[in-house]
Amino acid sequence: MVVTGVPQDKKVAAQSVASSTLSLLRKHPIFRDLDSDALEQLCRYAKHATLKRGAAIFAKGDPGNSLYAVMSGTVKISISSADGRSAILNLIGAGEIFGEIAVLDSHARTADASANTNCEIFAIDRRDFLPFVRGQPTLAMKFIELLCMRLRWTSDQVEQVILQDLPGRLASALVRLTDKYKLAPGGRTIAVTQQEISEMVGMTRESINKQLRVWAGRNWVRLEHGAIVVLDEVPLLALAEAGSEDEAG
Amino acid sequence: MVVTGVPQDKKVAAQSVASSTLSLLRKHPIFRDLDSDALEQLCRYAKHATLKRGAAIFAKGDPGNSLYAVMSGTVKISISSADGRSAILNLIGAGEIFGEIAVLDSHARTADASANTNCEIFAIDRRDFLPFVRGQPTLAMKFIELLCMRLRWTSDQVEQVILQDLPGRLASALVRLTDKYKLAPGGRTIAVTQQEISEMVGMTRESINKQLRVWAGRNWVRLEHGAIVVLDEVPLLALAEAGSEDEAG
DNA sequence: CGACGAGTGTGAACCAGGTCACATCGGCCT
DNA sequence: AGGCCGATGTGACCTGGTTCACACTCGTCG
Repeated sequence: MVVTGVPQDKKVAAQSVASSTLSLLRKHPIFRDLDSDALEQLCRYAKHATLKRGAAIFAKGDPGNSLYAVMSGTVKISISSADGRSAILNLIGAGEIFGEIAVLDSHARTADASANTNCEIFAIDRRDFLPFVRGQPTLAMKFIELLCMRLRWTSDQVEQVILQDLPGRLASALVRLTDKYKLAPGGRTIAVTQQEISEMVGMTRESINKQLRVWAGRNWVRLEHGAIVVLDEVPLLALAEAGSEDEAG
Repeated sequence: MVVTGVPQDKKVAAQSVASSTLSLLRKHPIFRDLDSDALEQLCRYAKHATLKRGAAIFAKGDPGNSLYAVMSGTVKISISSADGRSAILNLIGAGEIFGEIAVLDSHARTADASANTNCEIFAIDRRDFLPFVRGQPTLAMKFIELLCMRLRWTSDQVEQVILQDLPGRLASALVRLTDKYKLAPGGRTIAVTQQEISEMVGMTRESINKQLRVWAGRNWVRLEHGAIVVLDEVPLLALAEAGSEDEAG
């Protein structure tokens, strides 16, 4: 539906944008092995955009015309049903790319994407990108690896959702998020609201809150406003591993 | 764990095996565009095996050393939890390939695979296969498409499981299966037990049975032993589309 | 043929998690 | 300093789906 898309009107110094794009690409695992010429060409394709929290980037069913990379902020990949319930499939942070599936196979988008916080992204058009990939076989192999990673993440989700109960799923989600937001060890703070977590694990905010409070009582986590601090990863890992486990303690 | 693997001891006329492998590969969307030389080389890599129903092919966590293709029968891709519950992620039929993820990214298998019926498969070792792919850029692009397809299938599953209730999920599963087992129109017979379906949608056999009976009463489906015949796809499609829907009828 | 095992059909009791309906808290904006 | 609004905390009730415990019906194999 509404593709807020990438506004073209930014007259910001093209030079600085291009160079920051370049340095982002250089750091990205997918692109960093490309030679400088190729990278610079890619940068010329990149269109830059700044989005306000909540802005739609694309919607499920849209034709997938662009590949995106996040420069700052986070982007939410989600789906929603007719009756308003929605589920978050993934959060994409700075330095990561998203929207690759529809670009690579030229079919419709499989989910919605929107700005989860204010953020800067850039977009590369499929018409520029696909020929570029075809000319760079090692890049194609990198994309194969990326897709495999995504597939692992997604089938992991299926596994969680089908086989685990609330504590197990919540623990898995927390572990996954601490891995992702990997910070200094000892005080891992995950900047996510309980509402968001509930949508990631597919359960209600209320249930999540109750479980989190239990764990807070055991000093496994500390709850802050808009964030969760994992104090003791060990029991959470145990819960996440077990197919579904008791809460005896 | 137990990798029944590909027994080497078959002394069956290598010639006929090789030629049937070749003709299978030629029909497969992934391989059919390769030139004859490449295909023949691939066939030389292929190791042939015959498996009895229930035989394990690989297990979650194993190193993924082979890519497989099914020549006849069906292979079940599933996961199971510590407490015995298990979920079927996919059924792979004749002409399809499986086990590509671990081969392509050289990590552990993400799920178990076993023979769902007696079947014939062949295996290609990663050490033969990966260099081969790297030398065939168009093949790499084909694999990108395959992985995208898998990703679509899998995230579809996540969506179903999180957003839909029993009728919705069951309807989706039936629709997906009729698409897959695509037969002559009008009397689509899906050769799956209710137990299997229940494991695909992540609910109990009992619940599935009750729902199916309701639909049988409305002549949407007919139940047979070890099979379900879809008589009227329309209402099922409607249920599958809706995020989750009432059963008023 | 007869019996055994896999698949199917069904009801009663139970329970994890959802729903609803609030109270509270913190941060920010004016 | 006051007023929102988004986020958190919590209880009472409801319910879809599980669990358990069966009877039944096919096929098929000795």
